[in-house]
Amino acid sequence: MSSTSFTDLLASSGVDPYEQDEDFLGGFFPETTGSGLPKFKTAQPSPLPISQSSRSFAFSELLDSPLLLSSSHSLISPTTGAFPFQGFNGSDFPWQLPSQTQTQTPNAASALQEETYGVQDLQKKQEDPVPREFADRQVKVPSYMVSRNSNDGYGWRKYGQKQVKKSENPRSYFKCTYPNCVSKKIVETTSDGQITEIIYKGGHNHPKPEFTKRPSSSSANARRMLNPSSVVSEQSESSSISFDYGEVDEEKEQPEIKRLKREGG
DNA sequence: AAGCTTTGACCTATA
DNA sequence: TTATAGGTCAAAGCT
Repeated sequence: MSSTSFTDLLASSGVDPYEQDEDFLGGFFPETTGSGLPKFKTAQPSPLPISQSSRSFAFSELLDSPLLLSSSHSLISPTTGAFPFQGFNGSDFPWQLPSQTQTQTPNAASALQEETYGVQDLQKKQEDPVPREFADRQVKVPSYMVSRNSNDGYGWRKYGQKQVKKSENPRSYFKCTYPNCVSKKIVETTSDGQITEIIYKGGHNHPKPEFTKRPSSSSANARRMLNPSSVVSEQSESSSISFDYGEVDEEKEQPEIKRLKREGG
């Protein structure tokens, strides 16, 4: 997407962001490798000329889109020339940097560690003397993209909620309901239900369920899906969803990134 | 009855 | 070593 905005891509692709929410931005994580564990460590979204809101977003969501995948080749840092996104299996992504070594993770916990995505609020970026290399990781998205994340196609079970000091908004903690899947996500919402941040941790070790359109078995969740307003109302502002860059150069890391890395391992 | 959310308590890492 | 913050657990209740 070197010359086309994300919204343009959406429009040109015929993708209706509201009707294809499960398919377009779906908490994407790589297919499993031979060991059953995906290889997906870092990601560096390129800046999207979309929103002026100081938010970021989950690159994983973009990756779930074939549209974005096809255009992700341009997601190389204009400053470093590097694309810190490692292929799932060291080969799935042709743009993988050869210098980035892959290590097969023997267990799900390790997978979680290696696949910790994180969130950086762009406001922090603006407050801190963040080098461009890191600022490049901020991607702004329209509000509808964020809305989609409440329904990313995977089954999530909420296992906790916490009011954290760093944010005035509560965080909700979700686990993937798929057996043996270690994927988690943390959703930060405003008091009126607007998602302001989504953090994905760990990758799904399974394909996206086909029944996720309307999982009747999970009544509560299904109701939320059917009534998105209960989770995410029409948002006048973009919200942030972004990554935890598991392997960002130390000198470029911000405290939050470090914290998330610690969480990952 | 199964699976979900809620929510206070508990655990752990960090300063 | 201790206080604090963030993340997770698990019982209870709901759909």
